[in-house]
Amino acid sequence: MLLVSENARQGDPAQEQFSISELSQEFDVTTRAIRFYEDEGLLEPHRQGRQRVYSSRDRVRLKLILRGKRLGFSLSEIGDIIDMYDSEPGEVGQLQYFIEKISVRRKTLKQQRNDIEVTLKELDGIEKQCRKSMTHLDQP
Amino acid sequence: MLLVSENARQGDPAQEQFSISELSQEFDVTTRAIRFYEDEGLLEPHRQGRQRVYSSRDRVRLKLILRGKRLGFSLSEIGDIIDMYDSEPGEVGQLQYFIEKISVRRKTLKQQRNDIEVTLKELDGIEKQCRKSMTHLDQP
DNA sequence: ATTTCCGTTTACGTAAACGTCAATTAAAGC
DNA sequence: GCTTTAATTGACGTTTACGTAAACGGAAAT
Repeated sequence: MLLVSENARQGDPAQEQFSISELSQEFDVTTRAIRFYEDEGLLEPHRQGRQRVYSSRDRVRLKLILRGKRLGFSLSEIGDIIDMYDSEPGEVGQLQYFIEKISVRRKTLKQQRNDIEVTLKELDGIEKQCRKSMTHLDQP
Repeated sequence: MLLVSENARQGDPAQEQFSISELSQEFDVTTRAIRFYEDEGLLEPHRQGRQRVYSSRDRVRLKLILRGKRLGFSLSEIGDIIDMYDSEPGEVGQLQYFIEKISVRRKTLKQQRNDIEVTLKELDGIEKQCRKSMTHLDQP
């Protein structure tokens, strides 16, 4: 009998397996949400009987989903994005279409990045005003 | 009679006035949305009789609302943010609270900015792969 | 005068993204 | 064997952010 840590689902690191609750805890999302992402076609884990078994590829996809959410994209947009990541397109037309999509996505992201820079600077200004007001109130 | 451009609501640039449809067109949002933001307490334009009249301050607030939306914030979050911009807090406690809020907001924004950088780089990689595949398909 | 355009109000509808609850099933521990 | 415990499925509920339609009010153009 070999000594393995915690469970026997390791070995080839590319073949790690995860339960829904493990992923739920690691990424701090509810299992309900994870199943919902599956309903929406964003994940399709294997099954051992009825139980879902997630591969490390599934885990990466979940990571991408959550990052997309933090950036304010809808699940269907996220679906499009993820499909860009790991699909193996055969035709040139597909690739052209891909590149256009990438360009659109890039524009949105740059807009967001700009919005963030502006907002961060404004926050600096507001904070300075706050601190100024506070010292005034401290020493009247 | 003076020559004024378009309408007589100009002069002191800080006292410009706007109709709901002007703002709707300028920022490409529906009037319904603008009224909704008012229902949610994010805007409170003056009235001439029953009609809404927006000041340049209202216009700025609308701008902030839309920027917040692009960054994926909910309207209530946006409300909090905007209130930070133009409220005149009196007490030190308020200011402390403010600064904490600013710090939280800053963290979120920096997380988003990081997400964006990562995503942009990944897009670069995907696009390169695409272009590579295309040339391969071009010259078999 | 009446059509035409805004604008307003009220109300109902809806899509997205889950939350919540109930009923099962399966696996694990004692 | 029995009881927790974890996971599944299904159904319904909820919140957010508006869309859409109806019905009315005033002002302007013809």
